[in-house]
Amino acid sequence: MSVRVRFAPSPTGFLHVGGARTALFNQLFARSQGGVFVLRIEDTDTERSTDTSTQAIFDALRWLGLTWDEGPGVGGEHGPYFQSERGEHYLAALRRLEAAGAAYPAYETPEELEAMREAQTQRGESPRYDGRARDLSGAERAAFEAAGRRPAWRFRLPASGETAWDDIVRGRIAFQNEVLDDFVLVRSDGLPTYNFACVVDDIAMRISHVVRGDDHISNTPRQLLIYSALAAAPPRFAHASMILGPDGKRLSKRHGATSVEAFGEQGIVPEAMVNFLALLGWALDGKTELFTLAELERVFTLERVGANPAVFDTAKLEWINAQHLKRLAEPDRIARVTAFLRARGHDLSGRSEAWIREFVHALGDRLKTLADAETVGGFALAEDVTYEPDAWASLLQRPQADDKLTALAGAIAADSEGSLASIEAAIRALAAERGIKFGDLVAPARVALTGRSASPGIFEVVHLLGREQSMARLRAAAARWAAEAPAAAG
RNA sequence: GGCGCUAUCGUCUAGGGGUCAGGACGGAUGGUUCUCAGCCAUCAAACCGGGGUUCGAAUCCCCGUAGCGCUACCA
Repeated sequence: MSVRVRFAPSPTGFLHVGGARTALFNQLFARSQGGVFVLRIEDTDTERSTDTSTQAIFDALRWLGLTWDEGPGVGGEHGPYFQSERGEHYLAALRRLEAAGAAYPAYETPEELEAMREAQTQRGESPRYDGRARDLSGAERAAFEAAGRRPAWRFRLPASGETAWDDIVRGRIAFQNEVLDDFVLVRSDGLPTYNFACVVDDIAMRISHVVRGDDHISNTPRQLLIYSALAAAPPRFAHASMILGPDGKRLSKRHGATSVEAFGEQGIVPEAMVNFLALLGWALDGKTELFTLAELERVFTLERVGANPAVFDTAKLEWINAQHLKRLAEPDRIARVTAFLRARGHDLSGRSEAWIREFVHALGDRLKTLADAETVGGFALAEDVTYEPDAWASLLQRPQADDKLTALAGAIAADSEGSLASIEAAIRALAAERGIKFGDLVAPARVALTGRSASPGIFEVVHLLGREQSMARLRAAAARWAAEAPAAAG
């Protein structure tokens, strides 16, 4: 049997990390099995579905590097891939169910249903549809129709028995049919509900495995019952666990960024996001941590997907991000950093290619995220230095800092070559000549030049800034030190 | 309330009737370097609780507890 899986988001918002992981697992499973990955948009909720969301989901999927074999934009034999365009399939399936006696029209209004549930709750019963419309006579139906009521179509649930399946990640799961009720298949406005549309489409699209979050476990028996009523063979199911926030609650906006695109804006690269997501609920051997998408597509198996919920750990994401950043080839790394900085509003147009290359090189392994390029490299991106209060305070503590800074400015002025090597030579020579420790000369210079007490190597800093800019910053800091230091000392 | 899922270091996890319960992130300490980052080394840190089965249970079974999910004419 050929493997066909699908990711079926509803376009009611941005692609959430949980959805992204579900999409990823589907693609990984499909590719590892030489199967087909289908994308289907479940937009049967016309109230909440928007084109903006649909577009955002496509964008997020593409950003992650995920590619579907069938679906919007690429077509396929089993389209259309928007549920809103598949109305006739649902109606046809409903007719079959009706003919088989497995579906019946129910005319209750939302208010009546609400009243029914309330009464049940009062009596201490669990709220569920009581089947009052199960056996309406033709006359009763006609009366409702005459009164202008449109029916919702409900599924006639088997009175007893159990519905079970062998879940790939959890083993056997069984539900007693009696805990279920006659759920709605098609709403009174003619649109199918999720459980119904999902099954009809999964059958039509020849889906062999349903890989999704465990919040769908309790939908599964209903869906299985529909498969059976439609005389269709059900797919295998694999329910991955939820992704939780650091507080153990289901991950939501309250936890900060949860849309995939927000992570991109924070400087996470898609390779890292994919890697991290894969590790949330799946492990190859408990040892290997770093994977590319291509590697994952080779080694992924559903059997190794874990059943326990996983907490989304930003620190680990950033570590993985740093690892991927380190592994990027230099031109790629440069492209990512510059693209990020431009998106953040930095104008790099006046910079030479060589300067940019050196800038990125100087950033080195200091980037956990691309956003760090802005903080670590900020000194070179703006015309003026901004002193961090703590850094400036520490500079004020240093004896004769103005003297050292002025001397350094002089040494840099005298270095006509201005290369990385000559800068190093000049600074080392000055330290030796003054009899001061190299570090004691560099520390104040670092603050004066970058405004911070941590920065890339000092020679790179000077070189990146250029002679004029370096001298200006050194002298300005010296002057300010001279003006403020005595007061600080007193 | 009902139903369901889950339970190994703070976090992601490996393992699974007899192990020093392994790795990674994060944390701490030391080394290297002009700072930071990186790199290297070292350390602390876990089998939810109670019963049972067994020579032996973290592992199998039962019960409990906790967390989460579902309980819509949302998906």
